[in-house]
Amino acid sequence: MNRQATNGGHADGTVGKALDVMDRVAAKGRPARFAELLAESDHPKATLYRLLQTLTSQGMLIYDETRQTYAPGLRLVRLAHAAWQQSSLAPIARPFVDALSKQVGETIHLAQMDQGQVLYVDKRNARRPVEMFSEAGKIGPGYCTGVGKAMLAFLPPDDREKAVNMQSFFAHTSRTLTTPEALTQELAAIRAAGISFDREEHEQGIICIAAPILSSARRVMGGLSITASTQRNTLDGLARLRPALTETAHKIAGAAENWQFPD
Amino acid sequence: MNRQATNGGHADGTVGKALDVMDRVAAKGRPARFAELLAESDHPKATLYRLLQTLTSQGMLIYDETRQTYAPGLRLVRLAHAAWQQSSLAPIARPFVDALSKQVGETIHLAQMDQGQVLYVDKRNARRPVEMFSEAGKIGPGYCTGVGKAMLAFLPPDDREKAVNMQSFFAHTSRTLTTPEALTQELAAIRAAGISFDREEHEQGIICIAAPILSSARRVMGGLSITASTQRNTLDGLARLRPALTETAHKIAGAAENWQFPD
DNA sequence: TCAGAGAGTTCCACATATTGAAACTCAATT
DNA sequence: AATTGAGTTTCAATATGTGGAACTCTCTGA
Repeated sequence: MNRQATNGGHADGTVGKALDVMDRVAAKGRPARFAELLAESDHPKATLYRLLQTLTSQGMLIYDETRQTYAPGLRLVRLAHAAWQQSSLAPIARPFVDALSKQVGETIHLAQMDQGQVLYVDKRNARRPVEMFSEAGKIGPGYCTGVGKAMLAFLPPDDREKAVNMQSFFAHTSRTLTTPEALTQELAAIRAAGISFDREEHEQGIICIAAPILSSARRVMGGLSITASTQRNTLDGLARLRPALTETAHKIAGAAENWQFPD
Repeated sequence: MNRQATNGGHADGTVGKALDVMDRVAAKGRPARFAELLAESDHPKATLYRLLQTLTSQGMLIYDETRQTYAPGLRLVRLAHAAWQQSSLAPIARPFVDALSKQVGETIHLAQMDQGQVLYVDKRNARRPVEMFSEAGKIGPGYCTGVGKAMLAFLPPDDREKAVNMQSFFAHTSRTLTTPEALTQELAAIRAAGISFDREEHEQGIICIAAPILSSARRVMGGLSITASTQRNTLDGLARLRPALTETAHKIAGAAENWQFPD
């Protein structure tokens, strides 16, 4: 057997299998029955059964006896709190994101790359107060969002190619880029421009301008975007926010690089 | 070997051990070195090493090569999003919590029990906008918080006793209850009153009134609290909010029981 | 009322993944 | 050059996990 180095694919060891199952349950988006999971899984009945039992006994899953369904457990929420605090840009970026939010008055997203997808780690909404986990922790596609493209564009060539091929292209709107070639070309343009736009590629009527957050060594640390609806703003209007956006991105990068956990 | 039935203690199987390690890393609250973890762990060097490798390759941990430290990984944030949405009361309770927040204008906490501790799943802050994960996902002690005591009080006797003995009593303030006996007595009083108070037991100057969220079968689903500082309010003042608090708790319970995931 | 189907659970001989003492590498000290 | 300590690798022993098959329920329909 081989042992995956950087993950991306799946399953090394029992732990890997168990976590695969976790992912599957989480991905369902609602409590799942044993049979459902069995159908999608390539594990034999008994194996899957035992994995579910183990995960449940560990609090990683919650089993609803009356409905006979499995759902992700609260232990995850606990663990994620630590992850968000320690490993995401959000805590460090907060003051800068706050400031940007106040300044531009539009919706702000702070995101990081996770397995070729966009993982939103923080958000400021123009109107309603922050929407907790329902936004932080949410994932989005890499190929048709502003932050996604901004981050992909500045990945090292190999990683970028790998990530591009990991995308599962779907035409959310008529403007969505739906081929690796189109995306690759767009990414080159973004690299040249230093900034990316979402021209209603993900959702009709939603546009955004996004910038990568790059370390001094030009490593992609995350992405930052300003989103608006076509009713309230235009691409040109967003383009005018570019200085504020990139400046904030730089500040975040600087803060993140200098950050050391207090001894 | 035995196989733990309901968790609470630890480690069944390899998966259990791996998750133990996860917990340890998360608990450190900052990136941890191998040696640190080794010192605290009762696994031999090589074993711990492999577990860390597996977890890292799975994205459950992030390894910082230059500093040689492990931290919880972003994969957790993703999984937790699903957990929070599906298994916590927060999404269902949101409208009610919003309404209560608007009505009373003080800080609101929505919490659930997790391994004898209080896990905050949502929060509304009177002044500043919500503080994201830094609050949702945070854990607190069960024996000296309003929500903690409210939930403990209404647990079935056996579970309650177990939970009481799971508390690691520490005198945060001069008013903290520091013995199982004192707590048990307080819980009886709370059960009689139907409501609990935190009389600066956890933090000097912070008081709160809390109610359990009970299913129609009287199972504890969670807890809801209104918090204030002694500068802004008094216990009597909070006591006047009791109707609003309990009514909201009832509404949440009702909504949660009727909730079905759409087919 | 009873056969049949489907979901969930248990069993156990077998195979593999996990174990951990010990040996090793690679700095940083002394 | 010798020493120490952190981190990494090896490998035989074996504890753990595997999965086909058999079993138990609980429905469903004749």
